[in-house]
Amino acid sequence: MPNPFIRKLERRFQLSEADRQALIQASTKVRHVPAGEDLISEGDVPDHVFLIQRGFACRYKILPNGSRSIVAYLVPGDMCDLHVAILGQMDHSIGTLSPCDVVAIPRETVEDLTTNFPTLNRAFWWAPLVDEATLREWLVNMGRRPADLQVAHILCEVLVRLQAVGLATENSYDLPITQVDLSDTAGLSNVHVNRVLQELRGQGLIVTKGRHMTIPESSA
Amino acid sequence: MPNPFIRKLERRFQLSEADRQALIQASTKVRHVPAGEDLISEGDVPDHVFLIQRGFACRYKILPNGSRSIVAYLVPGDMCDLHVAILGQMDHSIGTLSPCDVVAIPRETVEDLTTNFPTLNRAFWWAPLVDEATLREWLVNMGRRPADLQVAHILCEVLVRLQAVGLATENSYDLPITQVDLSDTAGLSNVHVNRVLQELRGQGLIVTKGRHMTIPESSA
DNA sequence: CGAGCAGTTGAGAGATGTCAAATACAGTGG
DNA sequence: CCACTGTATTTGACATCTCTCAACTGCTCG
Repeated sequence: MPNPFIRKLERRFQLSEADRQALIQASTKVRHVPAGEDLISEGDVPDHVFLIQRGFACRYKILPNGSRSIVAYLVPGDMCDLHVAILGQMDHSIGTLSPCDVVAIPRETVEDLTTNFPTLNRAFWWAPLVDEATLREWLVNMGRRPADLQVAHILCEVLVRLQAVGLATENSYDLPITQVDLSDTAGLSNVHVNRVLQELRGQGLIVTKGRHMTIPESSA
Repeated sequence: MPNPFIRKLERRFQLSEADRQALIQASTKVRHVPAGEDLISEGDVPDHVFLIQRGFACRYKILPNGSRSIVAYLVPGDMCDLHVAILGQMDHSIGTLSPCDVVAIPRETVEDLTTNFPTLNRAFWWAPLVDEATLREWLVNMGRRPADLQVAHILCEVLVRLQAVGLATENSYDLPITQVDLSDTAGLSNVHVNRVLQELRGQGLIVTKGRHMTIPESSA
């Protein structure tokens, strides 16, 4: 399977063979990380960027009262902290939600890529802008939609994002996260998320078989 | 009063006199905009960036059911859409919440500034990263805090941001927006926001006199 | 003075949270 | 292969937060 990051970029940018080779060379050192581990913690000043190759990770914050708020998903092909250097330290943590394969690319390598490969440079600036747009969408979702639509929206977004890297069929994918993760994402209680999922299942809007999620209507 | 944008940047970057002059020259053409007008609409491909000099504006989206979700405030010194060009079209609208003084800087001017003034270039990439961090903070706020803390958080954030541009005292500022605006920000009903504000007033956490907001504890 | 918008109040409905327990499931060691 | 353990999911009952609707007040501006 091709590198999901390359696959994602190629949907939008015309990569040269040299671009591709440079990216592949930069992502040779894959690390396995079990679920529930932090890749980066709030306050860190990371000296490399992470590229998710397999599995789900997330950006999150822990509140004083102990509850967790997930503010973004990182799925295969997503890169994190490209530009933290400009901001200083991390304002949030990044942790795995499922077992992940992760590539850590040293900062110098990133700088090398942005300097010598103009298309990659553009791509590296583009990605966080997409992240930001997603963040806005989540904010709308959380603020102004009832729980059922909100959860449905998240599930659909994941479908589209996984399709972009070839990890979903036309209407289904593997969702390797728990209902608790989902509830920390939606800002709902896990109990309520459970009931919403049952409701969605009851309406035939989603079909789940273990960790496999199917969204029949999505093809319509 | 100095340009609030310059003031904001100088808190973090060492601007040369040339930097300052370039910014001032770029911001001569001020436009007055009444409250409730769109500066940019969703779907636009703007050919200039806006710089807010006075007043409050916001990024927002309208949902199919007609409700509005405010996903960011733009206060004096804030710049919008620096990098939309990379993303394509706007995924949201920008509108005024109060009467505003706005500077529209043509894209070529921006490119000129980023090319010829390295410090400004860095600053222009820094600003949207701060916006993104704020967005994450809002998401946490909305997802995992009860209504009273949520509203309090918003009010405190505005204090800090206005202080950064010299538009607030140590614990007070003018808040030129309505309770409806606040509720579209917090994802609450206007009625509930009203009650929360009364509650905060009752506890002495905020003191309002017309549009003037004082947060006594903030000095503590 | 009147119109219109912002703010306020009350009552009742509905959505979501909390708590506590029961069930299903997956991985582990015997 | 099976019991065992810990986690994930599900269920029920109840509390509470927040919303909706509708009316009323007060302020600002023409």
